[in-house]
Amino acid sequence: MKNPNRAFKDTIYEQFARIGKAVSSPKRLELLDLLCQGERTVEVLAKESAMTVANASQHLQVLRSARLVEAEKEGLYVIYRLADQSVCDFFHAMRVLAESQLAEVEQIKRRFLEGREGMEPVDRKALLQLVREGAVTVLDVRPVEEYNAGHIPGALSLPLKELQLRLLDLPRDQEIVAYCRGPYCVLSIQAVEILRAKGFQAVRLEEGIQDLRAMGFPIEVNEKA
Amino acid sequence: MKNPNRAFKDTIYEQFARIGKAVSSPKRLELLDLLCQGERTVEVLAKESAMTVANASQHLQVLRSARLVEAEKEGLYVIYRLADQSVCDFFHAMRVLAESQLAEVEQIKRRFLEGREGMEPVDRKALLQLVREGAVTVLDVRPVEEYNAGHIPGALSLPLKELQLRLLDLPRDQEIVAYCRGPYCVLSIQAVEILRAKGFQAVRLEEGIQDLRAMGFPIEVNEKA
DNA sequence: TTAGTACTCAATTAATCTATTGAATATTTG
DNA sequence: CAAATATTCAATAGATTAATTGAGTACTAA
Repeated sequence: MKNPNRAFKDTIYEQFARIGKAVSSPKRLELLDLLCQGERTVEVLAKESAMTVANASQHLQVLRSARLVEAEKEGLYVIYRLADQSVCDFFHAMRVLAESQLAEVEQIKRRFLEGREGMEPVDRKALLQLVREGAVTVLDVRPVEEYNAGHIPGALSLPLKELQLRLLDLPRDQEIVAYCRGPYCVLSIQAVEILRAKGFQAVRLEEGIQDLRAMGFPIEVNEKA
Repeated sequence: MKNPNRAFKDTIYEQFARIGKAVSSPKRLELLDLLCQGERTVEVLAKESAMTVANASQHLQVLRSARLVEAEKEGLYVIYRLADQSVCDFFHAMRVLAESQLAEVEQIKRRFLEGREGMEPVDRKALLQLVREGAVTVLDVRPVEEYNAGHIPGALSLPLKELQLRLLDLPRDQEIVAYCRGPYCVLSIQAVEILRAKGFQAVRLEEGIQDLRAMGFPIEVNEKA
């Protein structure tokens, strides 16, 4: 009961802690969240997470040494992706745990949405049912690559950047539901603000693709060309 | 797209990282693992994880400030328990992720079991079926409190410490399956060694209660007196 | 009240981690 | 081959963390 058993436990828990250490930095969590939406180059990841490239690269290597992400060199770029779908599930579980245990998360979210009236998702279940039935126009406002990596069946891909230019494609007689990467992504918030300003009936779906997948929602994938 | 959104994301991911930081230390993970088996006092936790009481206390407070565990003062003792069952699920998910992504975990386990022949669980599925059917004698070799907090239906509680004294209670004509806290707990290994030395037919079930629960196995609980 | 027990707090040291900077490497393009 | 681009590496300073020690608090029982 003394020495070899203790050494065994110590080394085992040390291995588990590798995962823990990898997800103990806010920036690395942001990178993981982004990678859950699809693979990316270092440069893109750095830009989206507001880091210098060198800093992003280092964080990515920490994630890689914990075997949470993989890197592949493709020409001039290094493309990072999750090592496995289970990493995304794990990140999701962590997010859910944080939301359920840390009241601060709710507070921060509420404070951010303050003033943007009606941005809280109204009657989420009914909305999801409408989305499921196709009774509303569903708008995926993420970049096209992410749409291709997985989206709500029947959703229209309309990246936020192009929204202003393609307003004519959208119906004025039907409600529009915009979604993006999840509750902490602001793309859909901005989309809804724009749409409302232009007189559309628009609401935000707080859930992202990963949430919907976890909820058993079917996801459509476009294979690469 | 610049300032308020960035600040929002930074604060949100910082909250998520609180969970990550809490599970980034081997010792804290060991504490969590123990607490998944049931509540305990600081002193007991310190002893079981081979730490000084002061050190254990500090780690527990880190876990508490991340809202993963709760403390309650009861007379002279402070009793710690998981804040929620979902914490145990999260820890389990993390363990599974580590096992699937980190080849080192398998290696360490194999090296430890080396020389203890036949200790690897033979034909696990068949064994689980036998356990389910009650066709074998199932032995819970953890301390009684943990048995009470949850055990395999029909299992006999026989803490390792008492094993030598109660050998006569065990059948010689039926196979004995011993289990404990899981694959990284050594109680069942020691139990099987003792039983085999005494001529019993004994095998080890690698899964612990938390694994079985996650697999949908029914768990029996004894309410406190 | 006193002594003893269980736990927490505060202060220290050593170790580790983060972000930043500038240089180095590898690949593509002209 | 030279220039440009994407990424990584190495070195640094500042911040955070872990383990240890000894003192302090809270409760119990004699």
